[in-house]
Amino acid sequence: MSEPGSDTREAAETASGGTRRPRGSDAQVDDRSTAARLIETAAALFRRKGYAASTTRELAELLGIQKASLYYHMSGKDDLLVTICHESLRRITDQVREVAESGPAESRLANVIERHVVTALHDRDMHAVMLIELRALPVERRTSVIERRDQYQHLLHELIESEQKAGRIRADIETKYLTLSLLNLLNWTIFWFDPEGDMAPQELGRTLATIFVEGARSRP
Amino acid sequence: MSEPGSDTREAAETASGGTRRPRGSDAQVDDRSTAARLIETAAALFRRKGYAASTTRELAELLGIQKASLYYHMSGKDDLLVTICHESLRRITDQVREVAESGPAESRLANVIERHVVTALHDRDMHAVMLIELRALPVERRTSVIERRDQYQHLLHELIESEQKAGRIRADIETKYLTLSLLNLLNWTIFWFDPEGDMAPQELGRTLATIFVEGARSRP
DNA sequence: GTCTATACTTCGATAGAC
DNA sequence: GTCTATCGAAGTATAGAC
Repeated sequence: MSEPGSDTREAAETASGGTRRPRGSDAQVDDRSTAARLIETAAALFRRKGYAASTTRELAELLGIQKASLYYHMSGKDDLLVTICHESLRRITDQVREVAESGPAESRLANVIERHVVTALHDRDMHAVMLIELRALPVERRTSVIERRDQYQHLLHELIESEQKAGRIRADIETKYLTLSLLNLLNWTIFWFDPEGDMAPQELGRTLATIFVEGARSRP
Repeated sequence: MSEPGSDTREAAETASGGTRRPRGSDAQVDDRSTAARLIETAAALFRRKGYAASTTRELAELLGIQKASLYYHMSGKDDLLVTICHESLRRITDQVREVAESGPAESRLANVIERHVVTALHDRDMHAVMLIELRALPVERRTSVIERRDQYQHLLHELIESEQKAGRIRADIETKYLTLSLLNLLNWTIFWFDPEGDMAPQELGRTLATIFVEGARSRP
């Protein structure tokens, strides 16, 4: 399995001109260029404080530059948010589509759920901001993000529908509500998942897949 | 079943002194006193725009008063948020505990899920704000809310654990993760539920209970 | 219980030098 | 690509009259 999003990170590094600031002994510091760190830093800040409560001042400080310098890399604060949303949706769509179209049909749904969880948690900050901060966007800029989000959800809807037709998923609940239930099960995870905790993303993905497909009831 | 929260609304009305402003033909307007409308109006605003992006100006406008007049009813903006969080948790805890302690043990979990959904959607704005805007609270004021939230979640944890011991819920997944999965299934609902839609809260509650307990798999 | 007026702070963004 | 300096707008909250 290719690591989700690693391509983009490298692309940003290359595109930025690769300005590196050697720092001697301080090995902990992220020495990638400002352009390369901007989106990730903004996503982490937005997730922690919320978009509206995050200030360009704090973002600049986290990046180690003056706030005026931010505007060389972005056109405005909401530009960052749009970029985060689109990038997050691009990544998860790519990743999930990959497994949705391969392997034995019987295991596709479980594989999709697992891949979704792994990808969403790999891009945790970006993904959370995309899910929660959409309302902070001016309406004009919101629609393009909503379109891509609906497009992704449509992918899940289609998969569940085909599973219903194949008789593997119950047909007594509308596809729409099965899809929404699955999204419930997946999306709230970003609020509590702890990377330092005792369950790895992949294992959590399998657990959620089990609960969605088989339920919580004990069986002989 | 008693209607969740209706008691509080009446209490607020009474406590405010019951100032009523007759308005002639305009029957659509909420003519309860400012004090009675404040929390609900604030919750609706906070949910739509987010706490940080909501201004006292807009809140005052929605209430039909000047922004300075708000401070007769509250000590500050974050005072409103604390009140909303506590009230929302008080209501759902009361409602859910009621069904968690009555009726046949076999149907308690499903009843709890249904009651949770009905209550959370009845108090939709307050409940959503409580779930999402906690991070907007100054840390000192956050802890008391977190305590009550954890207390509520503990109630669900205990119920699931007892169901596991009774052999009705699978024991091969830790109680902790079964509880978190259930909270996933419940909490994200506030992001998409449409009161004008084709599924009533109670029916949705039963559907989510079915998916959690039985899963999505079709069975003979 | 609501008003007008305003104090004080912080925000996003720009101008222009280096 | 980053800096210093600053602008204008918008925020929360308070003072004091009615």
